[in-house]
Amino acid sequence: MNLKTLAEELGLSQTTVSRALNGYPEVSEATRKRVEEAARRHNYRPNSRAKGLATGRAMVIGQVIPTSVQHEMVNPIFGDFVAGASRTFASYGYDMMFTRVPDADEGRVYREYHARRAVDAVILQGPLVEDQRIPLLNEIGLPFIVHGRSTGIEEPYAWVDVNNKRAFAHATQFLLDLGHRRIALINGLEQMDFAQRRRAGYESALQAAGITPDPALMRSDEMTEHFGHRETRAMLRQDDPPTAILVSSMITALGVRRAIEEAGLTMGRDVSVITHDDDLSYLKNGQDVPIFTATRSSVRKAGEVLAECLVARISAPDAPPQHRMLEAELLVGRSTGPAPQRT
Amino acid sequence: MNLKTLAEELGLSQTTVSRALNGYPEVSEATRKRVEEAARRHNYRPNSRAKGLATGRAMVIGQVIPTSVQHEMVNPIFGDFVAGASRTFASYGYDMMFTRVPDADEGRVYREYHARRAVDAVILQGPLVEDQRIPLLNEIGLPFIVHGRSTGIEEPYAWVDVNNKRAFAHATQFLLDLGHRRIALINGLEQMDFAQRRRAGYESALQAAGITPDPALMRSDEMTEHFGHRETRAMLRQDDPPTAILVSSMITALGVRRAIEEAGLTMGRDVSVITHDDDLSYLKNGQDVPIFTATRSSVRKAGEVLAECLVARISAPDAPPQHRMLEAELLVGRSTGPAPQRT
DNA sequence: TCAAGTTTTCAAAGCGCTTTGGATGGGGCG
DNA sequence: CGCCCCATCCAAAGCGCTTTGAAAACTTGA
Repeated sequence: MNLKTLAEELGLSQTTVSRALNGYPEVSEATRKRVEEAARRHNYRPNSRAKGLATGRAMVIGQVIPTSVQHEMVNPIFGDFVAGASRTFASYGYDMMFTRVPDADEGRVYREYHARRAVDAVILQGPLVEDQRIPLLNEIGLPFIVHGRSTGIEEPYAWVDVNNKRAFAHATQFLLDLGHRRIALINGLEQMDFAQRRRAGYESALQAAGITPDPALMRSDEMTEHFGHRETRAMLRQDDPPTAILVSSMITALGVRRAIEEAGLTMGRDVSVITHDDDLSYLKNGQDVPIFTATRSSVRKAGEVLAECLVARISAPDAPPQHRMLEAELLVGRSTGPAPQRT
Repeated sequence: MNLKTLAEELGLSQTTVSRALNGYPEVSEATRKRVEEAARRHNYRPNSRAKGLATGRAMVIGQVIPTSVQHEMVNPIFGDFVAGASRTFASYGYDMMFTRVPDADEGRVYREYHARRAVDAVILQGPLVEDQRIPLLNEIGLPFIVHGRSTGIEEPYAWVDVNNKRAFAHATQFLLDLGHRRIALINGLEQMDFAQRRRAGYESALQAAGITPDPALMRSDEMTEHFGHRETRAMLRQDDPPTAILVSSMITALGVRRAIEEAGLTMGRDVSVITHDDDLSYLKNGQDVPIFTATRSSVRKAGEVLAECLVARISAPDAPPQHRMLEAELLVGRSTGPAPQRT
């Protein structure tokens, strides 16, 4: 069923039927009702591509699947983020489209997206420090929004980000208040912008308390369970081991906990742990009482907010790029406690 | 830059340029070279929607984001699966499109996909027992392939699945060989087809060994870390606790391990654990030696295979639906050992 | 009753591509 | 030399929609 046959069946012109369906005023209420009824009866939906061709809008948002720089690791937040964004986009009639390519080809994909007019805008995930994709997208002229920010990029761009610095400063302060002085940081890869900001928050809180950050207590790598386990084990064997650990992801925190327990210690008593928690649907931080004390910020929510911003950006491309800062809440669970007394 | 201007610039007709670019034979090699060179110089790419409209093919694969029935949980395998599938699809020129809707609306989405001609085919994730989406898609006439299978659906459909039954029978047999007799199963939701098959494998191996499956040792729910922890703790407190546990997901297995260690027991010595491992990129089962003994089957690989099958299906829609069975390998790690002697 | 104004409807162009059904020109062959 | 054939290339139709500019139908007021 297409417009033409629908119009013929109704004894109307395509023009009128199209207008009736798209809510234009120059069609009487009576015929609009009649048209809508017929459209429903035949389960008519305008052909996406024909509509897109005629309107010049794809009604599609593009996204390159975020894989980590080193091991092609798919970012575990991907699913939940998309779930959040997709709902909002759907409510505006947008579909989401994905492509996965080796990192080096990402620019090519954007150029192609634009040349093919395949998407109206794109979402940029996992920004690095001085991420060159941002100037590239600005140059291409493809509307976009960044999930995160990029330190060192001066030109304007739209973004939605969690206040990572404040969250980690807050978490560090919380540990300091509990009397901890040896606080470790198990962070994501240093080139990731969020990792920089979290470290900045951590260091600034330490320094404000008169503590010089100790490089021996700071680790960064791909945020796997194994990484958390490996580094925690190593640090607990040091001469002056940490009494508290700040972790950048729940998955890594699971490894941290494992190493703590393997060492015969108790999390929350011998070693305190605070993790960042993206509130992933399949990795809930406990049911009632949270297991981990955490800086929590729902990545699904971030997806919703970001989608909202991007839709606004598409409809007003010449307005200055907007941004939204999301605050993480500090959720006190059972993984933190007063610093143990030195023996 | 579009076909028309490109053709004008070359002093050729649109026909010739189009044919040159699409590899048709009725154009001389000389002009083809000239056209290709010009296209490259102008970074010309045919407009997706115009091309789709003209050819009648969308070159897009649709997928409804799999969320669990109960808590809107996004399936953690989603990211890796898509990463695998996307690569293959991209090599054939297909894009992937996603929509997330409440479960009840999934049928509506498929009808709409088809009516709008938005996609050429869809991927069905997380099939249930007697999954009604299969007859629905067959009725609509939208080509599709199932990631998994659906017991009780007699009509033909294409699928790619892991041999879950054999994998779990194998794992159970391995535990039996180690002398275990009290073997528990911590499984996914019963309505999921894969959960049924895994249980069937588990039960058949037990029965072959003359053991009657004990309902007190079988649990099923959403596969979260919390679930693994909760049920393991409960079972270990039973009168006749299991000496081995079969788990349906790595994430759940992390919870199982936590409960074992909390109980003051050692995994692999006091309680053996075998988990199914989808080989998720962010949840590696150890680096060198696997932590968990596991039935491993890469879901990313499954995505690649499935994409290949779906592309074949699209190009030969009238051929009988094909399927591919993937075998999981049993990977022996440190989480299994001989059954402890009864005291 | 008729001109002017207002609604309502329509024909046709256009979006950018593919593809059908020629047209054109050069080469081979008798 | 004339004919046919093949290799090239092209004009135009068509994919299904939106939208412009105009026509038809209906109201209104004098």
